[in-house]
Formats: sequence, structure tokens, C-alpha cells
Amino acid sequence: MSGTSEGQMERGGKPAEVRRRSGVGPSVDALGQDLAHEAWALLFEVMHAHMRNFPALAAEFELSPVQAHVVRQLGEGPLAMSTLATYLSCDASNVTGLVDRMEVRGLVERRSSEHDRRVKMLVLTEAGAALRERLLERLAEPPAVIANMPEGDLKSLRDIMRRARER
Amino acid sequence: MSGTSEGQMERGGKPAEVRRRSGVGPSVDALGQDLAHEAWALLFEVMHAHMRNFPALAAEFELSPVQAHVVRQLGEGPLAMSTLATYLSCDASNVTGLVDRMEVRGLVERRSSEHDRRVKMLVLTEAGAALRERLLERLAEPPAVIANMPEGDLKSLRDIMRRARER
DNA sequence: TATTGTTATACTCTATAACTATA
DNA sequence: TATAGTTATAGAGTATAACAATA
Repeated sequence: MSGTSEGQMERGGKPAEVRRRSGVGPSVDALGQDLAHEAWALLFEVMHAHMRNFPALAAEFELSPVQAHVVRQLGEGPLAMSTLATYLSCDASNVTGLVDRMEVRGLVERRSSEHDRRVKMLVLTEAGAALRERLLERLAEPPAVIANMPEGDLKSLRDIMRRARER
Repeated sequence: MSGTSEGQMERGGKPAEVRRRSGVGPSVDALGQDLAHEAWALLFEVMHAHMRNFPALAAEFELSPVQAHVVRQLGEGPLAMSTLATYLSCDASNVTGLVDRMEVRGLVERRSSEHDRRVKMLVLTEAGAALRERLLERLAEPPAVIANMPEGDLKSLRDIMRRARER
């Protein structure tokens, strides 16, 4: 469930254009454009192009996009199936088949929890961990749009995102 | 249950930092971290949570993620099926079923091209265009991580992304 | 009774290959 | 022959519902 989505529904309320010019809410610049909206639109545009490439990136490792996500998550330590389902924002029933396929390929293992015998903990195999290292290095490669930025922009961007993460 | 299961504990580990080899790639700062890599990692982390929410956002309009993408693309004007396949980075055969489902829902129409009768052009119906307007407004809403930024950061971010887009 | 993981079922997205109707 | 779109088929991700084992 997406907890942030309800407060934004417009059921007879004022459309976004009206709010933008009303002077209520965030700062408005000289063009009458909400600054946050503009920055977000630009960021979205830049990130969208890159995110669309993610399936192809995962395929470089013969992983589906979701499998790549799982490999990434699982590096932090053992994870219960149900916890993984929460992280993936999907129903627990899907995790069974997902893990089945990854187990067949020797990437993950199911281990029964000793505390609660209903629970199965997932861990990366040695092969899975090795694959994860390569995947993380590949993910860490900045796309051209970032790599081509001048040093000043990179430093500003880094600092802005550091602050954003702290909030 | 004291210390009985170190190996089974969930999320017990430390975040595995990606180690950067020095001397590889562009400039390296005092920490031995490549600046572009660091900025990219932060941006990726901040954006990742939001991008993962896209299926739920599309579902607010009873669209699959791909259908939402199509509605967005189709606003620019009529599009050949094959061109849409290129934009979606998928095989043309998939577009048939995709458009079938959207046509049944009255969101798009197929129109035979007059120049080349093999080609079918896709256009949004009136209902599809109306849905697109609502979808674009929803997509334009900045997530909390952006909306909560101070004005100075927002302006810097906007300017950096404007420059990046021009390159 | 409630929870964890599984199974069964159905729908969508995706790829490959074979087909059609045009060009 | 080559191209645009379709159909057939298969595999993967997703949701809901019913179920067994365990708590």
C-alpha cells in the first residue's frame, strides 16, 4: 500500500495550476512556476531515461529486474520471505516462485528459522554473493548525464542529496 | 534466546559499502571516492524509493506501469505501433496485446496510415487524453524528499538538471 | 485464532518464431 | 525481398483465495 497517495487526490478540489498561483504553499518564482515542481520534473526526466534501462542492465547478469532487486537487498543479511515481500511491495505468494527460480540457479538458499519454524530465512549463496558484487559495481557506474557534469555541479548535487537523505 | 542464532538474524549486518579502486576513472577526492560515483549513488538511493512506487501510482488510474507509460508518450501525437515498441524497448509483438487492452478500455484508437497501409497509427481517445491530463498532474507532484528541500537546494538542483539536459 | 509460506488460478508484460498483408 | 503488424507459445511478475504447519 502506498501511504503517500491519498492526500493528493483531487475530488472536486482545486487543480494544481490554481494552487501553484495562489501564493499558498511552497515558494513561487518569477514565472509563476512552483520551484519544487520544476526541479522534480527535470529530475524525473533525467532519472526516467536511466530507470527504463534497468531491465537491460539486469539482463547483463541474466537476472530479471526483480531478481536483480532481490540480489541487491539480500546482501545486507538474511531476510525472512515475508520481509522480502514487504520490500518488494508485493504479495507473499509471489516470493515463493521468485525464490524457487533463484534457488534453482544457485543464487539463494532457504534456511528454516530456529525461533519460529514457520519462517524461512533467505541468504545469498557464495555464487549469489559474487554476482551481487559485480551487480553493485555495475549499478554504481554513473550514467553519462551524471558523468559529464562539471565538478562544481557534482559537488552541489552530492551535498544536496546528502542533506535530503538526512531529512 | 541469548546469542543462539547470529547467523540467522535479520538485517544484522553493516551496509556493504562499494569499494572504489583508486586510479580508475575520473578525478578522485580526498576520501578516495570518485565524485561522480558518489553523487550518483546518493541520487540513486534517494530516487529509488520513489521509482519503486510507480506501479502503485499507475494503479491509482487503473493502469499497469507500461500502460501509464504509453498514455504519457501518446500525448505528443499519433504514433506508429512500431515506434511505440521502440520507445518501450520491447518487441513489436507485445504492442499488439498492449494496445488491444487499452483499446477495449476506450483509451486509444488504431488508425490505418494513408501513406503506408501496413502501418497503424495510435491516438488517444478523448477519454484517454482526459486520463492523461490527470496522470501528468499526479506525476508532477514532487515526492516529500523534493518538496521538503530548502529553496536554495531546489534552485541549485533545478539549474544543475537544466544544464545536464542541455548537454 | 493469527501468521508464514505454499499452492492454484488468472491476468499482464516480455521474448521468439511463424504468419499476413502490404511495400 | 523486406517491413508492419498479428498470432501462437512460453516464461516471469503480480494479485486473490484457499490451505497446511506453526505460533
